[in-house]
Order: sequence, then structure tokens, then C-alpha cells
Amino acid sequence: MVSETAHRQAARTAVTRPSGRRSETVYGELQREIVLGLAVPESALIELDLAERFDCSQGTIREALMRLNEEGLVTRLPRRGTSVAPCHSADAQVLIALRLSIECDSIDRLMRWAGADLYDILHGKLNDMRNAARDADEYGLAAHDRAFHLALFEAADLPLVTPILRRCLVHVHRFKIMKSGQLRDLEETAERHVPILDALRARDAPRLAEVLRHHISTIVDFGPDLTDGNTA
Amino acid sequence: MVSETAHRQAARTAVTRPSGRRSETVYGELQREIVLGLAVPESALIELDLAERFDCSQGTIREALMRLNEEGLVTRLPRRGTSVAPCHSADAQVLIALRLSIECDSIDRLMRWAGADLYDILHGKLNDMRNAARDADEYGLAAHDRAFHLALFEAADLPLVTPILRRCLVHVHRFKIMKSGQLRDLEETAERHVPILDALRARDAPRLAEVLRHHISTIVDFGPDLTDGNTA
DNA sequence: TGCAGGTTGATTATCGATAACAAGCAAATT
DNA sequence: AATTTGCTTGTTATCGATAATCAACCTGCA
Repeated sequence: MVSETAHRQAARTAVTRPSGRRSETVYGELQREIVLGLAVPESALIELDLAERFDCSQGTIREALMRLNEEGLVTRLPRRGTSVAPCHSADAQVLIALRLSIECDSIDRLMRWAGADLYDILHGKLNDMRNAARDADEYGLAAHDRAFHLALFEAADLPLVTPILRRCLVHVHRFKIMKSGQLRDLEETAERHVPILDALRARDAPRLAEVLRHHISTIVDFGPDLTDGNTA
Repeated sequence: MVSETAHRQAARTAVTRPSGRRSETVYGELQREIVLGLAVPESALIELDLAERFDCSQGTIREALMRLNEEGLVTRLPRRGTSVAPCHSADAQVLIALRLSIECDSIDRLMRWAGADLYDILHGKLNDMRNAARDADEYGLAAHDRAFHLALFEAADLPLVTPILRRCLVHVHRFKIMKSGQLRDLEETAERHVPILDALRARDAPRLAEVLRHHISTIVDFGPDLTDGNTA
């Protein structure tokens, strides 16, 4: 009996370690594939297929898909299945405008709670970005970039708005990555955050607002062509 | 044999109809209670308790809670449980600003696809609002009001933005209802939509923008006092 | 008294099976 | 030839049971 217990403990540890929370892994991987454009927009995602692929049950997949649906990365129709969200420039433009308004209009509020610890946290995220850039990990860079902006916004203490910002960030990244191929200077993208940190450290609210506005509005240029699906 | 088939049909209809989709019912009822303030902000929601109350399984409750989480009406922490979302004026102010920007900035785009059928649909929603107002059904009125604005925005064909607008609408309604007691003129709230319909019928984009802007910015006045939780 | 370590209670996470459902297809009847 | 009827297939929705997890408490010891 004792040995059986010990064996069970060992097995549990061995099995449980790899993932942590299973649906979390599935969620993260699918998010990566969608944002990176590996999963083509409008294509179907079958729950049972994914369950087999990730070696888990349908319920776990369902949970991951619901999380994705929450951010708008997939569309779930009642009994018609799940599909990868479309990616049109019209949506992206509105989303960027919203992001601009959310991030910039809350700076005064943000400043009231921002302390030195916030600066340290953000500096950590910046280093994460630099590492990802060095490894040519475009998705990792984008993920850390989202973490940076979300951490900054957290200081404004607007819990009902944060999920909306998260959603905007994800879609802006998706559009940016799908629009321009891999021909981007990742290092430069990371360094673009330095002025934000500087303004924050100086506790200069107007400058922070201006720097942020510039940072966000120059992420994607809608100049040349668009990866728009419908030509209507 | 014929009678047995007929009976089976009748039974199926009788049993299936009441609920339709079970998680849908749970979702709708919980949404009502939260928006109406019947469920107090920050209070805990236990999955198994709800499962017993609605006489369904835990998974069904979980699905409903996830939908609620999607709109930000509840907060789900990994292993700490689910709680009703807070309701502070700071969030509400930002949400109203976002709503304003989403609805008003897409009118040009909207006009390009709007036809006579859209006017008819919206007119139907207006009548729904009038009926709810006559019945003193404040939640019904709010629900039809959301449907009105969402139907209008649908014409802009920005599927990635629609869920964000839905979220803003729900929270604005919640804040509005929780702020002012029941002392509101429901009939007047319904009639406030007539100018929007008029401008749409006239296909006058600038006027529609102006009317909408006024409509939205006068929904809640942050003048006197605030039902703010923290006094920080 | 103070604390290290285990135990319990509450809650969520996962699973596999079954039910419900919508759409497409094919055959049969008119 | 056209319409309808019924079957088949692909997919999601729901369920009840079990496992994993975390926080708080409680016990034995110094």
C-alpha cells in the first residue's frame, strides 16, 4: 500500500508537471498560431480534432476556444462550429483608434498610482522584449509588448477596461504581423519603448501622453496595400 | 404507430421548448440580476450552488459564467472562484467615451451599407422599447436599447469591434441603473431614439453623427454623486 | 508561546459518454 | 422533373463523476 501511494505520487508529479493547466497550454498555442497567421482566417476549428491533436478531452478544448472567443480570435456559432476570426484592415483601424484612446486618456489617472516599482516591472518587460528580439522570436516579442502595455495600464486601476485593451492589443499585433511579412526589425521594435519608460521615470504626464500617442499611431502604417480579405 | 410518433413529437416539443439552450437561460437570468444590481458587486458566485439552483450540471453553469466573464460582468480567478464585477464610476466614464467613439466614428462606413431594411429593423426595436417602457420593465428596456444600437452598428460590418461595443453597452446600462434608483422616465428613454431614426431615414450622415453623440453623452450625468465603491 | 508539517474543506479543472441538433444527400413519389 | 421525405454525417451541448488545487486550520513538538 505504501509503495502504491508512492508510485501514485510519482506518477502524478510526472504527468502533472509538463503542462500545469492543460487548457492554458492549448489556449496559448492556438493563440500563437492565430496571431502568427499560421491558422488561416475563416478556416474551421473542430473541437474533437483539436482534442486528439492536444491529447485532451473535448471540454478542455472547449474552454480554450471560449477564451479565444473572448478575445475575438475565433468565432463560435451556436451549432455551426468554430472558425478563425477574419482579419480586415477596417476593424484594425478602429481597434487602433480605441487603443490610442484607452491608453492615452488614462495617463493622469495612471500617474496618481504609479510608483518606482512600476518602472522596475516595465523595465523587466523591456528586457524580455530585447531577449525575444535577439532570438528572432516575433511572437514572443509581441507577447511581451502586450504585457508591457497592460502592466502600464494596470496602474490606472480600471479593471472593467483592461480586458478591452487586451483585446485591442492582440488584434493590432495580429494585423501587424499578418500585414508585413517577417521583414521587420525586431530590435528596433523593442527599443521603441525606451521613450515611454523615460517619460514615466520623469513623471512627466504630458510628455508620456505625447510619446505614447506617437508610439501607438506609428505601429502600423495603412499606406501601401492592405491584407483585406473582401474587396467590397 | 402513427399516434406514438405523434406523441413523441409532442413530448419532444414540450420538453425542449421551455429551455431551448439551457446555458442560455442561466446566462440571461444571471445577466439580468447583475445589470439590475440584484446581485451585489464583489459577491461570490459558487458554481455548484448555481447548478443546484438552476437544476443543471456544473458544466452548464460554467459555460454561462464564461459568457458573463466575456462581457466583464463577472470576474473569474483561476482557483479562487467567480465574483460579480465591481461597478465604479471611473470605469463607466471610460466605457462611455469608448462607446461614443465606436458608434460615432463609424457612421460614414455604416451609411454605405445601410438600406431601408435597417430602418425597419430599428423601428421594430423602438417598438420593443416602447412596450417595455409601458410595462415598467426597466431591464427589458435596456436590453432592447442594446439591441437597437447593436443592430445599427452591425451595418458598419466591423465584426471584430462589435463585441467591444456590446461590452460597453452592457456596462453603461449597469452603471446607469445602479446609479439612479428606479426614478427614471422609461417612456422618455425610448423616445430619445426617434431623432436617430429620423436622421437615418434622411440618410444625413453628419446629422446622425451629431444626434448620436448627443444621445450617448447625455445618458448618464456624472454630476451629483457617484455610487463609487472605493473613496480613494 | 511559537511554529513546521500535515489534514481538511471548498472550489475549480478535466474527463468520457450521451443527447441534441443542423445540413447535406439520396431515394422515392407525384 | 420537381418536391418531399427520411437517413446519414459532422458538430456542439450537456451531464455526472473524478481529479487536482489552493487556502486555512489544526495538531504535535520544542
